[in-house]
Amino acid sequence: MPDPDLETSSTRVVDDAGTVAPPRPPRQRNPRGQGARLRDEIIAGAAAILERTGSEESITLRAVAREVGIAPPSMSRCFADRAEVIDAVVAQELTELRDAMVVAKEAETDPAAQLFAIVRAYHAHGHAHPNRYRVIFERRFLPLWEAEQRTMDQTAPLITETFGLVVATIERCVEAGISASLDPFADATALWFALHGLVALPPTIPSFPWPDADQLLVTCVTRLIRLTP
Amino acid sequence: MPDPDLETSSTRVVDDAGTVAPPRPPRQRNPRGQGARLRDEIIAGAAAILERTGSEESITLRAVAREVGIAPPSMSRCFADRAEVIDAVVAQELTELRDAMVVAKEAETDPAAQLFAIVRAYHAHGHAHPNRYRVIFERRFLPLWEAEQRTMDQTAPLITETFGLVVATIERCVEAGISASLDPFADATALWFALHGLVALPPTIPSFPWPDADQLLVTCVTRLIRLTP
DNA sequence: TGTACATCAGTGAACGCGCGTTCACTGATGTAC
DNA sequence: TGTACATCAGTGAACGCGCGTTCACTGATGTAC
Repeated sequence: MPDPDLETSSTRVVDDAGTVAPPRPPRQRNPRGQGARLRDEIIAGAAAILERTGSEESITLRAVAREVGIAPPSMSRCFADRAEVIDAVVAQELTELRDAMVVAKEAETDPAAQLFAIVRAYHAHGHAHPNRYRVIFERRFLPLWEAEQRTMDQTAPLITETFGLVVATIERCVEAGISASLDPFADATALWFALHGLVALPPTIPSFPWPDADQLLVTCVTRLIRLTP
Repeated sequence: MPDPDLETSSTRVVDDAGTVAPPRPPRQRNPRGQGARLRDEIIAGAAAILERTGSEESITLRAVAREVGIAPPSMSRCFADRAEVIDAVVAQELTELRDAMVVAKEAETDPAAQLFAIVRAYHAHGHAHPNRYRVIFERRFLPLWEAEQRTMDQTAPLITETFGLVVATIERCVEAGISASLDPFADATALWFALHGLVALPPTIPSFPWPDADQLLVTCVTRLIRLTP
């Protein structure tokens, strides 16, 4: 019986839709001293699998190795296990989300416009990449093992920093007299909750008659942050 | 080499924490004509696994069979595949959530009290069973295959019915003059989004300094439904 | 009342698969002398 | 300038495991005659 591992990056590969993908050109190895580049290739490959299949569980070490075009054991050079790969994807996605929000804020000067820009950037990012969004904010762990604690240590600062961006903008709105918020931190939390629902629920229940997303977004920001009209 | 399937319900089983569980008494079969009871046992077993492990992917046919105390092939008597088992768990959880909300509403008469009771029941249910909540509202499917369409056909009516409960209560608040909502459906949606975030985000990011949940809940309801103080 | 048979609620062993992981290896590129 | 050696970026084959699924079966319970 032939070993199934005989499949290499240059053989024909059947993708998830059942169609036959063209044989990928055999990947050329990184130059000497640049072995760390493989790490980025692996993260990109894992993110691509996630975007395509929509399920975190399909990010297996072997699947990512196939995606990148390397042999399975080569994964262990950069990542100790599957969880580390997913951690890296989460960190990257979270960084992209934060950057999008920072860029959106800096494009405006008026505090209210900045707040709407940040919120719209969050929604747009999650709406455009629902599967990537989910890997950030829907990872499931009830028993907090070490591995999950490590994930938190890595992502918590990024989340806190990004959230701080929102709180600071709300505080500017209060100072400018256009928000009646008495507790910007709590109100930012409430807004985050509503935004999370706006991003996460519609893709999960596509048959529901969802109202217009941007109108809901404006409603939530205006009411939860108590913006004066 | 001995076949690993030799493990039966009466052998010692190592659980997810690595400790040795006591041998379960061999399950006695259902009486003649009551073979359909197995279906409920399977759903309960799958829900138990979900609650314990926190991950939907650990609901495998073999794992559920072990949990229930039957042989793996016996699963196919009641369910065609893994997805059907999870569908059944979702339907059951959703039914329980709806029932909790209905009971909470009927315990009150004042429309505002009813609204808060419904919302608190939703939050309490999700907070008490975060893993069960997730299997309802965080199932992931981007490519809508037939299997997922079947799931939607089954759950959509339940969701619509439960959501209608909220909308109707908001309409009663408007009629009673205590809500200034101009669009109860859209406002109920916004409230659902905020509630979903309140239930789903804190367990995912436990290290974040979340404000008090009930206070946030009151804030969201009051502002999003435009309750007059 | 006895007995043959049908039905029902499942078993037990085996299969092929993809997975994570091991182990020894390979072949190109730089470096010491 | 030539050559031996070390390092680096990975391979290739094999393993044991849990999974879903198959196939023929078993043994208790009802039913027909």
